[in-house]
Amino acid sequence: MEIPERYDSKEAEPRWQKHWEEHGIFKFDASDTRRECFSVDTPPPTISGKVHLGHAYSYSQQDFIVRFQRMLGKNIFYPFGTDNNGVATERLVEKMKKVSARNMPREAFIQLCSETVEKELKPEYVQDMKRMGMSFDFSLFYDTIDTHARRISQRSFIELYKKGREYRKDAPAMWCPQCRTGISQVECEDKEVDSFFNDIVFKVQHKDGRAEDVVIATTRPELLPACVAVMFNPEDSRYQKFKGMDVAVPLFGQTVKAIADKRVSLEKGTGIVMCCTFGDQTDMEWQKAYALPIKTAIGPDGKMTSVAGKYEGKTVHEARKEMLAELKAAGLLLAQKAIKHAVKVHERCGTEIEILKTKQWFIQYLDLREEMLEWGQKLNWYPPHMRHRYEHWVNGLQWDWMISRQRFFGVPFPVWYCKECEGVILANESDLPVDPLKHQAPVSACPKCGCVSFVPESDVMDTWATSSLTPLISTELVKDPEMRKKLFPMSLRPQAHDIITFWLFNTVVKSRLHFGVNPWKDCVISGHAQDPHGRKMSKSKGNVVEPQAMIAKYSADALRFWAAGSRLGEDLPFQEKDLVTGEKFATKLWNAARFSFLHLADYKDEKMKLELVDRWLLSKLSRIVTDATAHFNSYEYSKTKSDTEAFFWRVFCDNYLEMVKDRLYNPQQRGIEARRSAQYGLYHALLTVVKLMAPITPHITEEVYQRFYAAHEGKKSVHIAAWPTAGTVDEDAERVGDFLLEAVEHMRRAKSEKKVSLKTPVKKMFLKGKISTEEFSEILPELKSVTQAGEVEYERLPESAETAFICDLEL
RNA sequence: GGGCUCAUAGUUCAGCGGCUAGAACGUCUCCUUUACACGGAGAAGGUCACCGGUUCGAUUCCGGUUGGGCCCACCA
Repeated sequence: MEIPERYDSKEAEPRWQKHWEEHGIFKFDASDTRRECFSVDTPPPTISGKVHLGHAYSYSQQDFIVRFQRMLGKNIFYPFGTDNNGVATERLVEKMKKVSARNMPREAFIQLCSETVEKELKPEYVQDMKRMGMSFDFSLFYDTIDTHARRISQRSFIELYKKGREYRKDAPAMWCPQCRTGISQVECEDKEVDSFFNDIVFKVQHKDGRAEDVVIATTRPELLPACVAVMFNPEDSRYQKFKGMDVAVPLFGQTVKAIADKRVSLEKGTGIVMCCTFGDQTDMEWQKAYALPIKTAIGPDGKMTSVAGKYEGKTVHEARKEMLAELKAAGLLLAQKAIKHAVKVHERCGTEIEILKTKQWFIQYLDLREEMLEWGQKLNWYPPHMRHRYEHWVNGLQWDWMISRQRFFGVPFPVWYCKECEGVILANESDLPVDPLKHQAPVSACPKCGCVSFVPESDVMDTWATSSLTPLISTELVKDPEMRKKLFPMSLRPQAHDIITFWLFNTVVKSRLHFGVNPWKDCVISGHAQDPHGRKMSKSKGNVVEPQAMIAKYSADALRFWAAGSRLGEDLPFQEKDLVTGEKFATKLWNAARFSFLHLADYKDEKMKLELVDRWLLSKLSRIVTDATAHFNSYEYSKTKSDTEAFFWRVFCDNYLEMVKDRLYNPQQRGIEARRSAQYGLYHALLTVVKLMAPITPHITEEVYQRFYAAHEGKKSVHIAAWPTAGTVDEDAERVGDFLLEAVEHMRRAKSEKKVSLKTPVKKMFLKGKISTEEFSEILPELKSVTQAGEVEYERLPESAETAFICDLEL
């Protein structure tokens, strides 16, 4: 058998990827309703250019699991989706094409986004995924903005509306005055700014008509016209006397109540604070808790409204400056203290966000907190502690789920409003997907008031409103309803820990609201790839590593081998040197295979009585198979990898191969049966190692499998070969074989200390141990050939002896 | 501020109520040996973060402290 000396991963990996694709190795069989299915709710990545190392890390980990399940013989449903819905794509396209969504026709911008995604971003991204060796069935493909996903997303909206779970109302929401849209938390970032604490005098009005000054510190004096209350901590002895009193706001003169609330810090500022609608999150909570009026001083364009009186039309900064001047002139500005503090800005444009009352759509779920906790408990979490993050999030929920955005490239709400009564008119389900801006409402007159003109909803849904439907979007790619029942609820949700509160939580909520069941049985939470110092990789820090470059320099197998090196859920710092280990593993496997195949050319798979050393090896291997299978079943791929690697390197290569050489090379002395027994051990041990490692390093294992085993085993790929089953554990063989190993190691140490070659013959060897003389005779030929010993003497020690191994050597 | 998590060799990680605490990479010494020098054999390298507790015995279990990381909240 001609086998090249070197394994060239750069040539081999793309070749096998092509082979898998051409032979449909990863294809889901939609017609096979008898086989057990394993359905995976794949995370659809946002395509913002290339695959990131963080993706390579966590996607590799889910691929280990899927490949293992495939080898168990299951019908694997492993679709691939992308999430190009929403502001992330808009931002990228604006940057790439140097356009601004606000300055071009809506339709043209949407078109540009679609085309850029389809023609420029997606092909490269998919190629990256394939190059990593991902075993997706790429024929099961979706995008959260495609027609299929839009239809399902709109259908979900309509169903939840009909269930009474959705409402539209004026509510405070974060708003970017620059981009003029409501935005979500994920779209904000903190920015350190220089500012001032301004000590401003308010007047407390006592019952007897007396007025008392109270000093309130604020960084945002322009919100004085929006002040609706002043707050202090109930524990604060300085202000308790003011409780329930009226307070006059300077410059604008409105009278507000003084309210005690424990959310006020005793230390910050002067300990008494103004509540404005709305300066921050706490203001929203207070407004709601005390049913305070809402006074909107800042408009959607970032300018002061008529509430600000003569300041109307001025910008926030102009108004701030002018009000401070006026306060100072009136002697109401006591002091200004320079501070640095963090403000929330829109990550896209750096504009400070405002909280404005706008009309938004919400999914009502705050009433379901107890149920949410139960749903979380019914999921199988791997690792289990990840459930705490879900629970922590649920316990901290303050608001219903806001799903509308004033953006463009998203799924439209399938809704029109009656011009007269503002009644909601829903699209017909059979017409989905619709765009109300382009399509007519499905009724000719409002069913409530008979009005015949309608206003289309121009908002789009937030991306999470759609991506929380991936179990539906993916399983509905399958047409057969019987098969769909086998796929949903899905077997597995793999994802990283940072989006438990977003994607995982939202998906559970939607599935429960629609179907009353959890969307999956198990969820596997992976960690993050970090930079070499254990910090998060991010473009702004400039510490991002591109997996494509690493694959080109090393191999996909090397990258995957690295990704298999940490415990499930743990973050792993990336150091380039760690990729060398995976490369070395592939080389070692290649060379071990070359040796094995050289001696297996005449191999026949027949049952026979095995020699002790072979039984020793296969018994050790049986233990590895048992453990590896158990670990993989609980998604602990890293343990499978480390156990298998240790067995392969330490036991199989370093020792077993040395022990069988004499029998393989010299059948004339050792006998043909002895050689055949060694062949049996070689064949099965190597094949088992190849299979155990196949999910982790799919390319080198495929190469080895195809070079020899495919012809014997009759499978088109190792990845659809049967996962190994454990053989018998032979404790006697292990005991005797371990004694042999101890003797060999003793000899090696002695030769190394004497700084001589391992080939140097041993003149005499005196051994004492607890194995029987018959047992010793079974390992004597191996002992002699491996150690190059001439004369060997053995003495059996009594069971009561303190040591079980004594060895003297004469070199 | 809250939640979770981690702390073991120079580095990245395993591990375990009791052996001499392991692996890989790195360092040093030796060995061309018929699968592999992209290799092999061997060595050096650890107060298992710190302080208490439980225990015959703790690196391991419990409590606390310190430090790192991620997420969430706050930021008048």
